[in-house]
Amino acid sequence: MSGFKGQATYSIDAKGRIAVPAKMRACMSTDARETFVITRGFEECIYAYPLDRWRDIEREIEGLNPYNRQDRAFTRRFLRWAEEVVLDKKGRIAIHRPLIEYAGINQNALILGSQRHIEFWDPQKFDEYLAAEEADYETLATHVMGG
Amino acid sequence: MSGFKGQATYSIDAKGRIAVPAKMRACMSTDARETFVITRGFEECIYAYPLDRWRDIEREIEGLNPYNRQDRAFTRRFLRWAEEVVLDKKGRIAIHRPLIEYAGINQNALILGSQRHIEFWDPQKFDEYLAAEEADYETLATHVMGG
DNA sequence: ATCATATTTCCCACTTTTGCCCACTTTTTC
DNA sequence: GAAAAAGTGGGCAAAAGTGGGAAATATGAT
Repeated sequence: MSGFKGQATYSIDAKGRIAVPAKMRACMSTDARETFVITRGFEECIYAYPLDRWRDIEREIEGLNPYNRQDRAFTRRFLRWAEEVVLDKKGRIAIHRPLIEYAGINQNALILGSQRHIEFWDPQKFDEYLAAEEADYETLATHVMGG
Repeated sequence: MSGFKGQATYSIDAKGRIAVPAKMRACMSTDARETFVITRGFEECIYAYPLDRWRDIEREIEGLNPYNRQDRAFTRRFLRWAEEVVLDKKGRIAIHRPLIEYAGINQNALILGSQRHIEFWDPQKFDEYLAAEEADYETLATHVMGG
């Protein structure tokens, strides 16, 4: 089974439901195909992990020391936004308001396959992100290569 | 069965009752789903352990050295405030005044799933806690999770 | 001991949210 | 071009969350 890839632009309905593209669902192991864990991603988007992948991440969290202050802080920040969601019969997940608002999504979402997880973006925000990255790249290139 | 995660903001009523979010109740083993042990947590919040998790904690405490001053202090602090509470028919627990006052909660509580236990916070206090943590999330993530 | 006050416990009622199901349109596949 | 699958939207029942009343139990003062 290969990683997630490709993109799609789907609509989010009034109940916060959005379909997981069939081609991405096909990438998941059959026994973990029902459930995702969604959470805040880096750069103002939503990450969705298939349940088996999430278990790997959880195992890393379990390795932390609950009596260590920094470990506690990370655990709290990390788990706070995570939420299990089950696909409905049409292959959709329901995303709660706080996450949708975090990602700034309304009406439509850009869905990206990104190897081990799927990302949901506001299309405009993603464009801006790309533009910003591009600018950074040029600055970097000038600095490093320009002399 | 996976660990606790996610968050919710629920109200505490005049009787000190607060609901345990259904999604968190669903994470518990069916036979331990009735009873929690609540106690003071780190950073001025309330910890709630499902009964089976609490037994693990007890085993850890039994492993401490009663001739070590710090171990004694920890044991006293931990056990002093610990209390068994049973869920009512609507999935709520009643928290006693001293604990509620320790956490500074009134009206609303922020409920966090944190792997092996659930935490109850005063929402404002939690914000202040996050703000007070020196490192930002990305730094923390890199540091704790090893890049 | 008795009464008054305060908790606690066990109900029930109400509102909001969620979960489940069905119907329709569009796209893909053969 | 027909059939199947994918994507979209909405209705309805069940569950979750909130609040409060009355009986039972405890607490404390007279």
